[in-house]
Amino acid sequence: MAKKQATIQDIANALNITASTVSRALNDHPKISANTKEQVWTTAKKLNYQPNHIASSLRKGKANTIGMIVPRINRHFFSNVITGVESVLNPAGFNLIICQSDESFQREKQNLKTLITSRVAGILVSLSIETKEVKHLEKVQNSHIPLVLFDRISDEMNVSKVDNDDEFGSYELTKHLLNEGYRSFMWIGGPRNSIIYKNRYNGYKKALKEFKLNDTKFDCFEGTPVLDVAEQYIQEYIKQKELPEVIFAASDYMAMGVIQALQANKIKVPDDVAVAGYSNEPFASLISPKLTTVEQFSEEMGRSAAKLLLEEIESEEDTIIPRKTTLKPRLIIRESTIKKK
Amino acid sequence: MAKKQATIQDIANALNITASTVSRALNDHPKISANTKEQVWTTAKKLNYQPNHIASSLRKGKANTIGMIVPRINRHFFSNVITGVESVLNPAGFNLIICQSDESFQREKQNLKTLITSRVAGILVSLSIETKEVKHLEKVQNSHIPLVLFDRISDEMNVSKVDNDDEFGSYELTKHLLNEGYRSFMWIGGPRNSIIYKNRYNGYKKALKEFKLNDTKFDCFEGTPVLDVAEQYIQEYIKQKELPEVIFAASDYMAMGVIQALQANKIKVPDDVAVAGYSNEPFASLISPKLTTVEQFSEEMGRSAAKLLLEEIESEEDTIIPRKTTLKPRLIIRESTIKKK
DNA sequence: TTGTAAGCGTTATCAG
DNA sequence: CTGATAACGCTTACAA
Repeated sequence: MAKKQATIQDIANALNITASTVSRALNDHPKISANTKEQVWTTAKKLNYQPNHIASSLRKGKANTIGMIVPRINRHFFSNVITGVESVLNPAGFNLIICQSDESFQREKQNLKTLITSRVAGILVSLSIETKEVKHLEKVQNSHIPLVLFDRISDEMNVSKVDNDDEFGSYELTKHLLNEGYRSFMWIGGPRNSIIYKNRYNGYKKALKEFKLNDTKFDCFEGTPVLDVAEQYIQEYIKQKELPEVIFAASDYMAMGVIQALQANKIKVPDDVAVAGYSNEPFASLISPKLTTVEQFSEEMGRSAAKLLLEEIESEEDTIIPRKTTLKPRLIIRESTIKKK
Repeated sequence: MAKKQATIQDIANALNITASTVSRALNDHPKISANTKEQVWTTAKKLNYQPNHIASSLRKGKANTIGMIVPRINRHFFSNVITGVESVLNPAGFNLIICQSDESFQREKQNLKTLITSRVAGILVSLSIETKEVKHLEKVQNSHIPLVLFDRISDEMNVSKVDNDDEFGSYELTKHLLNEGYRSFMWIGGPRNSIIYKNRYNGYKKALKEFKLNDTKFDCFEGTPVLDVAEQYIQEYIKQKELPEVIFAASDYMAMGVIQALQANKIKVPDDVAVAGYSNEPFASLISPKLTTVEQFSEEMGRSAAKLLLEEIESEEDTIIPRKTTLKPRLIIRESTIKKK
C-alpha cells in the first residue's frame, strides 16, 4: 500500500519512450502523434498517475496558487468576496490559499511571509483594523509578486485596488435620513484610521453639511465594530443623556447592538429612535424592525479584484500600471428608519 | 526591478561557502558554527532572501499545505470550522487551501483532483448534499494522502471522522418541545440522504416515540435547506391545511422562512404556532421572537478534525487506525418555543 | 515526431 | 563543522 505515486518516468518506462515525450503528450503538445498521446493517456490512467504540481511549479518558476488575506472569514462580506474571487480564479486554473489576519497586524505580516515563501502567483489583501503602515506589503512587491488590495485598502501603496464607494453609500443613507425629516443624529462606527470608516464618516458629514447641520453638537462614538461594544455604549448613554432622533451605526452589527440596547429600555425603533446600519448582513432583513442599511456588492468586489490580479499575473510587461476599481453600493431602505406620518 | 529572488546559492557565493552549509545554517542545524549561522542570517536579510517552499517541498516529497473542501464558505457553521482548523494547523506550520464544492458533486470531485495534484499533506472534507457515492474519496487514499471527514461524513469510508451528534441534538430539542406541552408536530428539513438530516430526523422520531406520538399523522417536508423553500412551503400549506402546534425546522434558515410565512399571515410565534430551528446561526438570537435552536460547536469541530489529520500526517505508521470523534451539541431554549402559561 | 540533457532551489547522504 | 554530489518530478531548448 505504501507504493509511491507514479511519475511521468514510470509511464515512459512502461511504453519505452522518454519522459519528455510523456510530458508533452500529457500537456497535449501539438507535435506529438495522436497515437502516442493515446497510449500515454491510457497508461497514465492505468498507473493512477497524478501530475505533481509542485515539481512543475518549481520548474516553471511559478505556482498556480493565489494567496488571499482577509481580516475574518466568518464575516458575511468577506466570505462572499472569497466566493467572487474563486469564481474567477478557479476557471483560470488557479486555486486559493486563504489566510485570516484576525484583525491583527502581526498575523497579517506572518500570513504575508507564508504566502511569499509559498511562491504564490499573486496576493489579494484586505488590511486588518490594526494595520497602520504598509512596509510589509512592500516586501511583496520586492518579491515581484503581483498584489491587489481590496476593501480595506491603503492610499500609500501604489498597487491595483478595488474598493467600495463608502463615502457615497454613507452619503446616500444620510440623505435618506434627512429626507425622512430627522434632524438630530448620532454616529457610531469603527475606528476612523480604518479607511472604510473614515470614508463612511465623511459621507455622513457631507450630507449633514448640505443641510447646514454641521454646527450642531453631534455625538460620535468610535469602537470595535461589534455588537457588544455598541450595545454597552448605548446602555450607558441612555442613563446619562438624551437620545437623538436617529442613530447611524456604520456597521450592521453595531446597529444591532444599538437596537437591542434601545429595545431593552423600552425605546421603540423607529418610532422613538430610528436606527440605520451598514453592509446588509444577512440578519438585517430578518430582524424586527427590518434594518435600513447599505448593500455592498461583495461577490462583485471579489470578481473585480481577482480579474485585476489575473491581468497582472498574465501580463508580460515589466512595469504594471496600477488600476483602481470603485464599486457603488446601494441604499436599502427598510422599516428601521421610516418615520411615522 | 525584474531581478530574480535570491537563492541559497547567492548567499553561498557571497560568503564563499557552499549551498549546503547555507541550507543547514538557515535550518538551524546543530553542527553549524554560531559564527557561520550569524553570517548567513545577515546576508540572507541583506539579499532579501525568501526561502522557496516549492523547492523544499519537492525535495522533501511533501508540502506544508492542507486541503479542505466545504460545501459553502459563507455559512456561519463552516467558516467557524475553518477558523478552528486554522487555529490548529497554522501553529503546526501548515497552511490551508480552502475549496468550495458549492453543494455540487462535480465540483467536489474537481476540488479533490486539484488537491491531489497539489500534493497537499492531508485533506479535510465535508461532503456536498449531492454526494451519494464516495469513489472519488478512495482516490485520495490511493494517493496515500491522509483524509479526515467532518460534519457531512459517509459511513462507507473507513477513515477518521468528526461529526456532531445530530440525533442527540434533535432528540433533546424535541424533548423540550414535548415537555413544554406541544403534541402536534411538523418536521421540515433538508434531504434525508444527507446524513445530518437523517440523524436529526431520527432523533426527532425517537423523542416522539417515547411519548407514544408515533402513530399520529405527522406532516413532513424535505427540501433544499434555505429560507425561501421553507417560506413558500408554509405559505402554500397555510392555504390548504390546519397548522400544527409546533414546527421543527432542522435548519435555522428554514425556521426563519417558516416564521416569515407565519408572520405574513398574522399567525403569532410562539403563541399560535411555535417554531424551532437548528444550528444557532448568528441571526437566531437577533430575530423576534428569538429562536430556539441547537448550537453546534463548530470551531471545536474544526480543531478536532485538524488534530486527527495532523496525527495521521505525523504518524510514522504505515497503516492508520481510523478514529471517530463525536461532538455533543447543546440545546438553546429561546422565546420561539416557550408556551404561554 | 521524438530523444537528449540541463536545470528549477532545496536537502540528504556521504565524505572529509 | 563543512563540502561535494545527487536527486525530488517536471519542462524545455536543442538535436536528431
